[in-house]
Amino acid sequence: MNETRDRILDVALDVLGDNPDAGMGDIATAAGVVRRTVYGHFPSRLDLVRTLTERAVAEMTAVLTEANAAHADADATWVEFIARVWPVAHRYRVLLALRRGEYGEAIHSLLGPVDELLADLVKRGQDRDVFAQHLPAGMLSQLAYGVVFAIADSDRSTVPLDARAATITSLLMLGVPESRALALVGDQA
Amino acid sequence: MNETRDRILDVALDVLGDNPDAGMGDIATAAGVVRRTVYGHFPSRLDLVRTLTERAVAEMTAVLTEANAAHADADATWVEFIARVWPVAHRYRVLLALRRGEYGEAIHSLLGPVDELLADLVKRGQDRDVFAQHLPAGMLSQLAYGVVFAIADSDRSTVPLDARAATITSLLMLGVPESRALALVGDQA
DNA sequence: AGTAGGTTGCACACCAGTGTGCAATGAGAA
DNA sequence: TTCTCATTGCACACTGGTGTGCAACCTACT
Repeated sequence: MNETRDRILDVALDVLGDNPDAGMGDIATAAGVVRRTVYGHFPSRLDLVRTLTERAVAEMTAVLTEANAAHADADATWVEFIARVWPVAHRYRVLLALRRGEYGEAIHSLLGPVDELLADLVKRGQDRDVFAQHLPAGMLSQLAYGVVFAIADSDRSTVPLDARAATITSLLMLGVPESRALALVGDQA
Repeated sequence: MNETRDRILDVALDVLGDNPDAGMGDIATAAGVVRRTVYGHFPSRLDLVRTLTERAVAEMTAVLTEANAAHADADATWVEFIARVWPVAHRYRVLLALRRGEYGEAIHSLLGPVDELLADLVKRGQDRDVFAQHLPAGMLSQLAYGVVFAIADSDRSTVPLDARAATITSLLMLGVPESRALALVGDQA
């Protein structure tokens, strides 16, 4: 019975990923269902987006706490995190675009916990001089994983290749020296 | 006679900067004019956006060629460029948001020349081992100045402070070592 | 006074998307 | 077979934005 609902959610992620401005009709059609049916499961577009966001938050916090538990050094943890979060970021790339505009506030509030975890990680790295301190932890973490999302977003074909590039780039902007960054990603390639 | 037109353009930059989804009506009101008048100067919303973009391109290419002419090293040129382009990026921050969505294609095509200049600069840096080579020049340049715009965008009050942070961050992700980056921005602070 | 041009204030047509109501259908479970 | 429930196919109301047409207006300049 949840079968249709799940399919709608999956397809919505796809469709919105290609075009964040796609309407309920487009999503319905792509899911092989009528628009009215979508409204049967999600009373409003906002409900759909919110559900999608909740999914993303759940997956990302899971990944993030996992990565946090495993390692000691902040930079290694970051690498671990990006590696695991990459497919997720790619799937939910739509949220990057949707964060601005109508649903921005709703999404932002749901993403709050993730942002905090991320900021904590960066802060930890800054405190131990693993990460640079030219920006406050909150902003730096936003930019760093914003870049990861941006690369995941720009990538519409070559998935596995650019995860490495995304990791390196984010490490660099966190202030990790290039040599160290290369060593870190080389470790687990 | 162009007075009204110019005011509309200036105000549009403001209004759209705050809310990229603002309508012609909002812009008109903010400019102290009636919606109909705006359509008198710009037959369509696209015309308005295009004009705005053309302005931005003109200013940015001017700044970029200036910076290119002045220095020899790619990283120093980059610093020079960011310093000069910062106020411009802040003014035209709306284009970052508008680049996705309806007018994306139009904006992107107009921005082409700027992208090329930027990519050339990064390429030059990569060829001389000043910049990292983990990403192709085209993409790296996009990300680096994307970050600058992102910081300019997130900044809604403290203007002069974060230009420095933006420069450092972009240098880092270009692969410039932190010590060198700090020296470069220290030079001209 | 007369004229030209930018501006105004409507009204209008139009479009795309959202969300709702309701009866009909169809397939699977009791 | 009968009951149930998701799905369907319309029709509908509503919203918010775009772009146009046109007469009136006001101001500056001649």
